[in-house]
Amino acid sequence: MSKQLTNTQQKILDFIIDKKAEGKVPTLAEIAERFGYRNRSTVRQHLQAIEKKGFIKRNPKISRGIDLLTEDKLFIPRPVLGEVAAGNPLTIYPDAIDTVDLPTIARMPKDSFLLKVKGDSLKDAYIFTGDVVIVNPNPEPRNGQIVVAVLDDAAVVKRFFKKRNRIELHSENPEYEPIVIEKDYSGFKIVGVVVGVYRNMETRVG
Amino acid sequence: MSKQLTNTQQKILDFIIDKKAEGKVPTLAEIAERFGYRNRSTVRQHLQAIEKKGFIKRNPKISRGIDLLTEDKLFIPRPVLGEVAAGNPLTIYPDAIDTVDLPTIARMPKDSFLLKVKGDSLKDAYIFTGDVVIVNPNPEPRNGQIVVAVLDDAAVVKRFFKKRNRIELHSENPEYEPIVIEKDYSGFKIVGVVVGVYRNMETRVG
DNA sequence: CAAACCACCATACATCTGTATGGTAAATTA
DNA sequence: TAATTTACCATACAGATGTATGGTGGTTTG
Repeated sequence: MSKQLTNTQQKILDFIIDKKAEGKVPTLAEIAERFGYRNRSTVRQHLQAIEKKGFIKRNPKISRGIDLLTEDKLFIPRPVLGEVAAGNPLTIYPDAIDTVDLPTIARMPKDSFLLKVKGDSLKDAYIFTGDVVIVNPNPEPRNGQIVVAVLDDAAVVKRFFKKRNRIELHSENPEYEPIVIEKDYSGFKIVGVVVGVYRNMETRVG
Repeated sequence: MSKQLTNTQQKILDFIIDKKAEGKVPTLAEIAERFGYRNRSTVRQHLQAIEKKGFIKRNPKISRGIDLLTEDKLFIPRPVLGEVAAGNPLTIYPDAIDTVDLPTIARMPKDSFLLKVKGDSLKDAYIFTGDVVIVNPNPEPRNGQIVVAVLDDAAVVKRFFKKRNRIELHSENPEYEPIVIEKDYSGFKIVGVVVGVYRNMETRVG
């Protein structure tokens, strides 16, 4: 059985996981710099310990050759910037304290952010309470994309269509009439494009 | 405006994207080896062209310092191994031809695979047609996890509970009675644990 | 046709990267 | 108390890595 990591080892592993989440793998030197070590050997010895305990797998002789093995770390906490509940104002957490466990698989697209869905008002788009929408800030959404927008201080999550002189926001549910925004209406602002919806099944224990 | 990539440049970029999706970044040498070049300079010149056209950003002097910029490539195709439609047999595609566009953000956890959901028979778990479930093969699911299992050749996606002498599969919908499997029943096999559900909002154009 | 681009090659080189080895000091454990 | 583990240091080195420079041959394009 793999033993427990020491405090220092855990911090180093967390750093590697964070880097991996950015699509990067740190070198020994980069890890050493991060923790103020003057020497790569120190890092190397820590990595050897971490590997011995079964949390990573290193490719010898290959630079940045660190693979994560740890099943326990399948999830990394990601900051959630706020909440959307269609109709209500868009809540942005002042300090982004709340986090959601995204799979380690989930490397956020650059500059995109997460919003937690509250309430079932988006259920006609098959989005439910507790779901996390991945939002890519984009000043120019393409037609047909689902966007998060603010309309007169109320948050909406709708499908975006740009017509000649106006913008239309369609609901997934055809029974609802589209919202029509005339061009240059100042109370309207696109927050971003909903890239996807992720629902974590492991932590939602029934 | 960034120009079009040439055929060769596109292939190299695709290779980098694939590697990034594995949580790795290739070196010039690795790219050269992949394409049969005898020289890293060839790769370097291609990368310079790709960077000039605005698809990547390179960190000079830093090994494996390639960042993807391309918004068009926010998604990478991932093989889908099969389909789940609760009640029906688990369909595994013989050649895994079908693919789903996962966000570039999505680095699959090791050994996990994707199953496409077909039919609305899982809607009591808020999973719908077109959704992709991320399955982590795991011989020992923990209580309360949602699992994909095969029971008498039919696929089920249920919440898993292990009792003393039996296994219970609960539906999200409390109206449905749990399925009870006595220990050592041979017609039952766990396929894996559902780690999460991802729904791509961009490609599903209404 | 000349100029530009494309797709490759070879050689040379400074720096980065991981490794090897040996040492110090403190805390923990047997 | 002795042995082990943890956490750091320094120096040295081979090979990996990105870069610089210059060359060949083919294809587009003005």
